[in-house]
Amino acid sequence: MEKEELHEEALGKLNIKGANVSPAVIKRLPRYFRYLRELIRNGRMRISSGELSELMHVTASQIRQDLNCFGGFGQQGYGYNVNYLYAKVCEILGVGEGFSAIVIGAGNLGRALVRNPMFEKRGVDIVAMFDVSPEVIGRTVADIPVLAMDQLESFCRERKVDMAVLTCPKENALEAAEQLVTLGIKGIWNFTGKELDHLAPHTVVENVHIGDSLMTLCYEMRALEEKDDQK
Amino acid sequence: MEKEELHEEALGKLNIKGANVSPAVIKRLPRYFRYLRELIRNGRMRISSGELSELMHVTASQIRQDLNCFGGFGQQGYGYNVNYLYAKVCEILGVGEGFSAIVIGAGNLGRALVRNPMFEKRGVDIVAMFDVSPEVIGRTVADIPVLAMDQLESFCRERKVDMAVLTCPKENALEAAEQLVTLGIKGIWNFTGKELDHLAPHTVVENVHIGDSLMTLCYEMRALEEKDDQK
DNA sequence: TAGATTGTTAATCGATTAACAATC
DNA sequence: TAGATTGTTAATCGATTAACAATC
Repeated sequence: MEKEELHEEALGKLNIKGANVSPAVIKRLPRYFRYLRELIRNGRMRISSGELSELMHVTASQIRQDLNCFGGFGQQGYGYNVNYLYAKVCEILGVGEGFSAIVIGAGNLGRALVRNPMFEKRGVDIVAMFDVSPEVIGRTVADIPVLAMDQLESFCRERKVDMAVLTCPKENALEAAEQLVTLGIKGIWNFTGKELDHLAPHTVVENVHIGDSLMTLCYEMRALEEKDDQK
Repeated sequence: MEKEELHEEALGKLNIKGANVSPAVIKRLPRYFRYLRELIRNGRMRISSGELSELMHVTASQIRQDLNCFGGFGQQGYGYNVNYLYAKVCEILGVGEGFSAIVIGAGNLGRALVRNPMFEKRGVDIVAMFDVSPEVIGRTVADIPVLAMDQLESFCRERKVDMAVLTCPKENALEAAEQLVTLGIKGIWNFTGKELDHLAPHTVVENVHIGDSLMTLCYEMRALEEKDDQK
């Protein structure tokens, strides 16, 4: 089939290697992932940048520009094949790379994260949790065993662990992170608030400051109030 | 004191009203809040934009530019008074406005959020949780009572509730949000993944897609891998 | 006063949008 | 073929950085 050929060809184009993709584009990719997943769930087979732009409230130009950073996934006069585009976006984002993860800290946040379907949906496999508290060590959370921090080293040496989700107290974050880097972990999802960037050249750190989002909301609420008061 | 006078004067300048503050600046404000809080904890009294820029890994120019959106909080030749600047940033961000909040959904996420010191630190007071499950209704989480969704309306009519934290299943998000808007809630912190923006002109929505951050990390991990493989 | 550092304007850089030729 | 829609270049817009005069 003609279509298949086009897709076969485009497959080679996937251009992340030297890719000079701007941070702004990268930040938008997960959003494409979500919308495309939804379109598939609704049985949608094809979509144009114009239609998708209405759905996502962005310009069609931006969508075409963004996707073209990674290769020509569409077809003139036709638009985009939803399944194919979704597959491509998954590929770009590393869904299905089979990343494995451990969670450091089995407190409220750690336990809530482990129970969240988010990891499964994105192909990240949580294999263990670690904590120092005897109260939780030996228990399981959503079928994930909670091990002692002492066991971290031997565990990581025996199994391939790609990622660590850091939810321990801020005070212990640096020590834990340094150990993780030594053990060859490639990515740290950092919820501790401790600055860990530039820790090591071969470890990526993604910081989550959930409170920042709460503050942005408070700011907007204030701004709205003030706007309303004025009138 | 001379210093006090300056500050008194500057107080009037706080310029959020008509303020045309760009989204980029607003997104950075919580970060200033965090660093200033830390500086105060360390007993720091004054700081220059140059020093702060080293600490935060941004340019001094950006710091001065950002802060000047809201007024002149510094002093030539001296820098910024840490306590005063912190107070100003708090004021801008609505910390200490005394916002009250309810949490819709007492699942894993809702319970983890309620137990997080984040709300207290930012002056947001959680007054109740709501759920439909008889298993949790009547219980308390971190001293916050879990009420039935049936009670939402009467509760909001009796008490001032400014904000709702939406952690219920995606399917119930729209209905809940519409009810909240009707009850006069001014801000929705939306964890459901359901699009709720443009719901109402007098309600602000802040969306949290925690999974997007996970995907960004996966992307960066892949990108790093590929870079390393190349060499 | 001299030195330091802000507030602010101007220059640069990057990201978004518009436009259109290429092509399915 | 004609219509539709992409890929891509050029124009616009916004955000960041540099520079410096104002001033503490």
